[in-house]
Amino acid sequence: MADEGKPRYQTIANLLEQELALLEPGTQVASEHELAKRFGMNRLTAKAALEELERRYLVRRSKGRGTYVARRLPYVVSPGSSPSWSASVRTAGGSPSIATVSLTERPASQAIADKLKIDKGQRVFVLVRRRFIDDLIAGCTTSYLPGDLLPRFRSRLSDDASLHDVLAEHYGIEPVRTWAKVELRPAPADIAVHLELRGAPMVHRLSALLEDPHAQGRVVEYGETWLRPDAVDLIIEFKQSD
Amino acid sequence: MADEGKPRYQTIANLLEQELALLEPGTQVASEHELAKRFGMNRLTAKAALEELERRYLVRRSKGRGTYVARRLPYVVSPGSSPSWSASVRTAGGSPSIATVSLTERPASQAIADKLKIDKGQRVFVLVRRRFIDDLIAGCTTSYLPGDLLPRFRSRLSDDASLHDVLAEHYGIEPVRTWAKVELRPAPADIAVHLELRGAPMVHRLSALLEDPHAQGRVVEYGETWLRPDAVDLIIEFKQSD
DNA sequence: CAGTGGTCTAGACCACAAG
DNA sequence: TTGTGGTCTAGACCACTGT
Repeated sequence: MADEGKPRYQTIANLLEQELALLEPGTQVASEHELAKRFGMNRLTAKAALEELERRYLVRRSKGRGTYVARRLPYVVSPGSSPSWSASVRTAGGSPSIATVSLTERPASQAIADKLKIDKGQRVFVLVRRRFIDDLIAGCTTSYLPGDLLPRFRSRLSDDASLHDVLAEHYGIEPVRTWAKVELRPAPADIAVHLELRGAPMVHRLSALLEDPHAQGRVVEYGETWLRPDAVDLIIEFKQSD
Repeated sequence: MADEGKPRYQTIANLLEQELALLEPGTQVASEHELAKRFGMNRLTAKAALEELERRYLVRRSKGRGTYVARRLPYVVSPGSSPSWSASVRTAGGSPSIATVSLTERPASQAIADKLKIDKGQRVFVLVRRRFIDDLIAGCTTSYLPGDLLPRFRSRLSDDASLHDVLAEHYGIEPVRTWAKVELRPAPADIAVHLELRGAPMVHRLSALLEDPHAQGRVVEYGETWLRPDAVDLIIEFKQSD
């Protein structure tokens, strides 16, 4: 392994990484105390090894619960790619779920109006949702949608529905991502809480516009999504033409 | 500050973050020992505070040297954006530099030939360079360029030259980014060494194709770049049309 | 050489989650 | 109540960097 000159905790982390590869995602990993006993070392050294695995996005840890094998699913964002979270996650082999935090209706601010190509003051739905993979929190989204496009939206959107499905079934809208911007940023305090992150680690910030190709350039949604990089392997790809 | 219930090292980190904001990038920060003395706490707690700042990309630390105020410069990647590292860094207010690690010439593998739209076995230049911001390592790139487009390339490329400048001055080529793919990945061991990273933290992996709009779709360069996320705030943006 | 961060030990108390 | 990880202390030795 060429782990000769390396620190103890790195060697242990490499060893554990091999062992982890054989386990199912979600399996509980040996605790700090167990590791310390197993390798005859101090608990802080065992902790350092587990933290190393956390930095590699191979495990997730939480206080009182333990350390578990993580799964990092690819999530591709490209012009024209399907904007559906559920579909993307399922394609990658995970089981997606969504929970609506809030749905409100309000007049558009200038900034939101610009994004949605509507007039300031027109009614917009503001939808906040949390996204899960295998029942683990993976991200959260604030969506802005033009009210006039979506009559009876509130009654048609159930708490755990895919927005994409609701748009397709009830409104015949098959939106496509026409603009996106991605950045790795320190999580704002409130987002860190939403995503169950301690401290202020880095989080993907994805802003995107969805348009319906059949609706003469109407913007269907402007969304701001925060994604945990340990849950989602965000891949952004674009071509200039075609 | 609402730092009431928070751990000591977080409170200290928040306090230091405010102090850091007043300092020039590159300034040395108080050492672990100094911090421990100043706040009457253990060195490990001081260390935890500095590591928290490192996680926030606000400082860079290295063994034997110390802890220094970091600067994270925005680096925008979008279709048609200038592919020049030097220009991008300068625009963001940093001083860019480049060091060539190696320049070799070899027949194209199938994979590289596909990218460059040439035949397998045709001669390609393979150029490995390291990129710096304010003399701090920020990334490294392996570039593949078709040999037939670049006669006398070796003598025209100096060690510290901007590839973009050489292409423009000597070959009249003004290439544009036509395809790009970005992902946050664990740094492979050799890349981690190149980028002076300890452990195996996450690194941006940017693959891109450059084409010259005046040269009938000839691919000028295929590049694979690894970027330190603490040095570069990578922003990817695309629109579907125009 | 002196100063830096990197690692490690042997303790301790705590908050949190789950049964 | 038990076990988990989170925090903190008081030491120690080491490797690396600069002078």
